[in-house]
Amino acid sequence: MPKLGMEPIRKEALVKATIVEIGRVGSLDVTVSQIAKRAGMSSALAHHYFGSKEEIFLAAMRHILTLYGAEVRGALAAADGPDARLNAVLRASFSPGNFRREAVSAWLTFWVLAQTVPEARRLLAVYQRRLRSNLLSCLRPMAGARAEAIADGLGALIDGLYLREVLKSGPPDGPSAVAMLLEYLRIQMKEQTR
Amino acid sequence: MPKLGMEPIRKEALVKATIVEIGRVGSLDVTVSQIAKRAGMSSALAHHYFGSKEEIFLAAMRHILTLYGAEVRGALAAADGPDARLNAVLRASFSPGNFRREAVSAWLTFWVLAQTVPEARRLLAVYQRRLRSNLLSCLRPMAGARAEAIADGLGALIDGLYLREVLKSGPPDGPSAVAMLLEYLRIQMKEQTR
DNA sequence: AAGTTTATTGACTCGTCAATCAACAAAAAA
DNA sequence: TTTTTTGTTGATTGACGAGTCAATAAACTT
Repeated sequence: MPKLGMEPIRKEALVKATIVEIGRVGSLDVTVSQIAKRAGMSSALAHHYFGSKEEIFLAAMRHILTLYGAEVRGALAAADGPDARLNAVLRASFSPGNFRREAVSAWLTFWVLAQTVPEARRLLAVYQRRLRSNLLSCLRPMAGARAEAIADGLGALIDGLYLREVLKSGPPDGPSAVAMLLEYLRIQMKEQTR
Repeated sequence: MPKLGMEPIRKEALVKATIVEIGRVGSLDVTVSQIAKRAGMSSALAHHYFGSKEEIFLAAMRHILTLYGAEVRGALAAADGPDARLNAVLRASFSPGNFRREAVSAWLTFWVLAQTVPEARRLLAVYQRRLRSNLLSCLRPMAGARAEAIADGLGALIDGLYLREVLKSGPPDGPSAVAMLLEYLRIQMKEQTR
C-alpha cells in the first residue's frame, strides 16, 4: 500500500530513531537494523533513502543542531535588550533538553566523529560560529572591543561546563552551570571599568 | 622461545598499540587483531593477557591518565611557589603531548566510554579530582575562600578550551589557551580586592 | 492500457570480529 | 626426569552487520 511522498516522513523517522538509539547505547555502535526497526521499517529502506550509515549519522547531527538553533532563536525572540538576550543564549545551552540522554550521547559522539569526518567537523564549526555570533551581538554593546575575548571565554566555558555536568555522577545541574557563566560575565564586565 | 616474565612487557606493548590505533582511526572502532598486530603478537595472546577488549581499553585509559599525572607531577616539582605551580598545572593540560593525535582521540573516546562504562567514569572522576586538588592547593594561599569556585571555573575552562583547540581546523594553539586561563585567573584575583 | 516512477521488503552476499581451543614449546619446580 | 607453569599461535566458532538485489505492489503519467 505504497502512499507517495513518503521520503521526508521516512527520513525524519530514521533521524529521530537514530538519535534515540545513539542515546540508548551511548555511542555510534548502532546498527542500521536497530535504527530501521525503531523507525518502523526495514533496514533496506533505510539504505534506500540515505545510502549509507554515515549519511544517517550526519542527518541526525544536522537535526540536533537544528533543534539547538531553534531553541536559541526561540529564547532570543522572547528576550529584550542585550542583557536578557545574553542570558537567554547562555541558558539555552543548559536547558533540560540538552541533558536528555540522547542529546548527551549525540554531542559526545559527534565530537568524536568530527575528528575524522569532514562534514561533521564543518557542522560543528557552523554551530560554534553561530554561538559566537549570538554572544558577540549581545556583548558588543556592553563590552565593546573586549567582546571578542569574552565571547571566546564564554564559548569554551559553555563546552567545558557541559562536559563536566554530563559526565559527573548524579543528575546534571544546569542552573549552577549558568550561574558560573554569569559570574564569569560579571567579573569580565567589572573589569571593563578598570 | 618463550622467555618468562613476558606478561608486563606484552601488556605494555598492547596498551601502547591500543592508543596508537585509537589515534589512527579516531574512535574505539579498533579490532583486537589490529592492536595485537601492531604490538607484534597474535590476537589470541591479547585475549590471553587481558581477557576482553574492554579491559584493553580500560588499561589504555589508565595509561593515558598515568602519563598525564606524571607530566603534572614533573612540572610541579620544578615550580616554586603557588604562582609558578599554578602555571605549571595549567600548562600541563596544553602540552604538545596532549595534542598528539593519539592523545586527542583517547580523550574524546574515553569521554564517550565514560557514559556507559562505570570503570571509565570512575577513572575520569579520579583525574578530575586530582586536577581540582592540584589547583586548590595553589589557589588557597592566593584566593582563600574563593579558591573552590575559581578551581571549578578553571577546570571547566581547561576542558572546554581543550575541546575547542582539538576540534577546530588548523593546528591547535596551546599557548593561547593557557593565556585565556591566565586571564581568567587574573581577573578573578583582581576581584579578590573588591 | 501500457509504461514509469516510488515504496517496500526478504533474502542474500561478503566480510568482519571477539572470543575460544587445541596444540606446541620452553622454562621452572618436583 | 617428570610435572607443572608460562608463553604462544593457527584455526575455528558463532555471531553479527553493511550494503545489494530481485521481486512485488501501488500510484501516477501518457
